[in-house]
Amino acid sequence: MATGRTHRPATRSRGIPEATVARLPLYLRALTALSERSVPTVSSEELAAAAGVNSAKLRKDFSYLGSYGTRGVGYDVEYLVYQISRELGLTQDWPVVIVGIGNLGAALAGYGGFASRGFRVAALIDADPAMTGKPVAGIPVQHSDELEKIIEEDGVSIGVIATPAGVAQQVCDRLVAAGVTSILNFAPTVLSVPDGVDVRKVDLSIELQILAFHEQRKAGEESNADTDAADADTATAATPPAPRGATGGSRKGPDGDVPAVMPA
Amino acid sequence: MATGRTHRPATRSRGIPEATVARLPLYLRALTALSERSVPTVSSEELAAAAGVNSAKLRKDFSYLGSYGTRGVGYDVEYLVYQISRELGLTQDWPVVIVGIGNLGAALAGYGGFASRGFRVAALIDADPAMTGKPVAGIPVQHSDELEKIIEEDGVSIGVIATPAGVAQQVCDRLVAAGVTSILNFAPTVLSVPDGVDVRKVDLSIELQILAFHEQRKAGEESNADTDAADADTATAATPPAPRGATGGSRKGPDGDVPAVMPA
DNA sequence: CTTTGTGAACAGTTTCACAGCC
DNA sequence: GGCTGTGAAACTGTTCACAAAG
Repeated sequence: MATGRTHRPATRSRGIPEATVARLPLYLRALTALSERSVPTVSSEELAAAAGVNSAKLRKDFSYLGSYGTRGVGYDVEYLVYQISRELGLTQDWPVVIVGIGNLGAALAGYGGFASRGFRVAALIDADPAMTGKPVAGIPVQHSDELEKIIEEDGVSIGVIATPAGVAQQVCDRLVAAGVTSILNFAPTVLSVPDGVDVRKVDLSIELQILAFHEQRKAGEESNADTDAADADTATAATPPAPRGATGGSRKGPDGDVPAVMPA
Repeated sequence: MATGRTHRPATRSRGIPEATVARLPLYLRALTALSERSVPTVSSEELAAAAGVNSAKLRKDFSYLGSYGTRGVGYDVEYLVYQISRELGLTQDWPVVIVGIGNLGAALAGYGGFASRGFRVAALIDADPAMTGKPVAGIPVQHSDELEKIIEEDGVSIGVIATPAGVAQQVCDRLVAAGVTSILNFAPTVLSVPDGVDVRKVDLSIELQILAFHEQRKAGEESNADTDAADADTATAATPPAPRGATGGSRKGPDGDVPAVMPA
């Protein structure tokens, strides 16, 4: 296999790096704020500061879209807003369905940022018959029996899953079968989807766990300025001192106290 | 301050790559499920499938933690659960405050995954006096005047911001001043914080915009393998600054006036 | 002068493929 | 035989630094 990959001409025609795509919405937000204040132009430095990135990165990102700046001057705010909106596909309105109208689903339905930028809540769907017809954020909840019909009639291609984890996969399957090709998943589960369907996930507890990791590290550091106790307990690769809980049978942690990571 | 945040690379001591840290919670979740089903061991292949990653990546990730597997056999589930929990700092309970008890804050307060994995809601805080004392998810809301006191007394180091964007930065400043060093931000704003404070953000509209980008691309591809359809140009080097996109109507502009043209 | 746009160096991440151990 | 652990290769993303443009 010489250069394995290369079935797809992905590199050729339209290669905007994923990392750049993920930052475009950030730039767009900063630009929109400037636009509202009628600021006509910005430099990469200013805009970068507003978006929380560094200016070299921003310029590089913009260079993938084309040459939209003016040397010695900066970027035209309105023009950039338009270009980025177009690149992100926000010049059209995307109908979105939200499935699972619990606390979270209701919060999402009422979220302003939704309607404000290219998205429209086409329907709220819940499996509980008691919810049917009840208005949430001004939109009446529909029963999940209607799911396929709604998606087809409205041409919905983006679905938001805010159900309990246990039913997320089946909801996902139904959405995909009905024609949805992009899913935003709030349920704490790994969804499996066919090729060609995009899934992004938002998981509160994962985010908190990542923060806890860094938090713990800070706590450990502060007591030990910078000596940093190299081998406190983490065996660097190649060293086999992994305590390895009592050889064969025991699957307990090495230090007495056994974890018991709670079952829900 | 603008340039304040000096990117914090891996804290130069115990080098677990950030990308690996971000996946540990995923592995932990899959392992916890196996543990509940009393599965004693898993191979990297099985666990990877359950976590939605490939097995080489998983093995590489685990290799940063130490040598916790057994060749020819796999990984001991309980032992790994313990090791990862410890690595993430979940063997202790982290008190968390949620600021901004609107729709979203209430949803977060009631989110089960919170309490279930190493985190404890220490307080719900809102600036609206009408909310004070009202129980949300069984916890009485406290007024934001109490913020500093609560953080100090409970030793809270993680804060969740679920306020409107307009007040997020000041809430953030108060949290940090009171001792919080990790923040999970749900407000659609870039927060600036001093060095040593971690911020993670969750932004619904950014996620949707990223999906829209890919969705648009799919739509363009299906009719035209060549892409580039109505698209102006993606000229690489020198592109004549004659943008003038502005096809009809298009979308809303913050204020009517839309696709500006570059100034001469 | 000021500021963009970008090659080239660097850094981080993923994948490959196989040696080493069970 | 089966499976982990890991160097090395391939890839993706970031930063540097400067020539080119206004």
